Amino acid sequence: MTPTIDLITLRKGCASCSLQQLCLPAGITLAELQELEDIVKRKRPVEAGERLFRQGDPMGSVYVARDGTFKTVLVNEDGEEQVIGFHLPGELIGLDALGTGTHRVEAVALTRANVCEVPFDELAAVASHVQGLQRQLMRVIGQSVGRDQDHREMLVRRQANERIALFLHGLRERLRTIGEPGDQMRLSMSREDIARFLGLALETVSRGFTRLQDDGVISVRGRKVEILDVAELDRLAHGHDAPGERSRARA
Amino acid sequence: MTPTIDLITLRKGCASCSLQQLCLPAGITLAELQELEDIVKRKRPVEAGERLFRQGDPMGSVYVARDGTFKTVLVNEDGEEQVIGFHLPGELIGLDALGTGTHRVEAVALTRANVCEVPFDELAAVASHVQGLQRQLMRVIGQSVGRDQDHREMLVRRQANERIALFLHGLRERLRTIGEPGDQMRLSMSREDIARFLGLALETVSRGFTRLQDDGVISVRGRKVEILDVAELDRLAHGHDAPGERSRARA
DNA sequence: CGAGTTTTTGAGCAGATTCAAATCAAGTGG
DNA sequence: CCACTTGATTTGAATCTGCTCAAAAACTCG
Repeated sequence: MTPTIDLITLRKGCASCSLQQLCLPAGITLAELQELEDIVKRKRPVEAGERLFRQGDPMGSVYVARDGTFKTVLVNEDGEEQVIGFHLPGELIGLDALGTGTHRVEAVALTRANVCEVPFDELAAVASHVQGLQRQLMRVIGQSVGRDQDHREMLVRRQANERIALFLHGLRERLRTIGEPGDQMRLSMSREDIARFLGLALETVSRGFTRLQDDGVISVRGRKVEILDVAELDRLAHGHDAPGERSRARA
Repeated sequence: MTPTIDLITLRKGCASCSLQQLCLPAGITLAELQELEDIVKRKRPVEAGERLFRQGDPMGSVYVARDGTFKTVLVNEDGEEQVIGFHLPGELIGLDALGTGTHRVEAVALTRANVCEVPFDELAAVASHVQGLQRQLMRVIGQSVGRDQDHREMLVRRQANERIALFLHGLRERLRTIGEPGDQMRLSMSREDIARFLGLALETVSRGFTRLQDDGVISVRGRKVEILDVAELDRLAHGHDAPGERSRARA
């Protein structure tokens, strides 16, 4: 539509961000973009292990990673941590405080990452008179709710193998959405994180990966995972058990 | 603050609704309330089993039950239904379509119920120029996200008994929030619904109830449940197993 | 009251957890 | 460059929780 945006704003703003199509600015006009642009802060890179916010912090901003991934975790009274979600570049972080005004979870960087920070008050203010942004904000919130539901769907699956397949499948989808090759990836989260995300024991996750590899669906070496048979992964993810058919054993 | 509202608007509008404090209108002025009032529709009672919307329906409205309860379910490709949530009076229904513009779930009445319907476009329009409503809308959405997370927290608990205790505990809280006596209730959902909500087998739920009764925590008779020992229920819900200490068997 | 549904109870089995140990990957310092 | 440390991942064996199938008991409502 406006092919010269990149030339107009050379500085590394929203307009030049590769995530533009996914992120807040999607679907708003150039003039509106400028307004958003003015309230977005960019901070120095966050190191792995650093937190964007902690449980109980008052809601200040929402964040979007330009690169790098995060996990959000909920530490319960016993000190165990439950992993609520993983956040790839372009996926909003920090919406968890919307309800109470206080963060229910904390956001931890899994890798070094660059993030954009958007003070929520200002965002809401701009959104209230920029139609497109308001709608887009709703949409992004909705997507986040959608991911929550996907997560739940994972947890409700009885079989550990199903959950694991679903996890990998979902990750692949999301990687592809942000333009990464979804079939070869280096996981940024540990087996333990995955386990705590899926509600399984760490060892069960490990066994599940091994099983998938034995069945020829994926190839694993530590955190490097390659998806060899997407169709099969998809099937497994939806609860169709894998009987011998893949190991060429007739019965 | 404005003690005469009820007298001013005698008709059964938002102002006279007992749910006012929980519902959309919370925290907006009388004048603003009027604007909201104008777009709220009230329909004839919905019978048990009827649906407010189905999966795939375009997002039209959000709903709030004035009385009666609903469940939202997600029917997957295999025809199994997963229960996503239960909705008590005052709790918003229909937000699931925010992300895609299409309902991901369907909302089924568990009992006869009276609902208020609010066309979403109009709501958004009003919200965009009524500060208080905009904020309240965000808050309500946030609460809904919060409940989602609570649900997840339930599913991630390994022990069936924990999940069941957490379910009862949460229900009690919510009943009390809407001014019901939370300690004696008549469940509006079947054991099967609960099972599909908790990701357990129906029989496991039944056994769990029985177990809680044997331990003196609750009393169950079909769908009538009485909570006898809140503190203990609370403990159980948070993963503290109940060793013999309650059955007076010393060891 | 009786038919149908819902809930409870029982027995056996399969899958996931736990505990424990082995292996592997990556650094560190000599 | 190698021996050694540390942390992560995989593998093994035993146990136990929750599922399945099946049947009995209780509740609901014409």
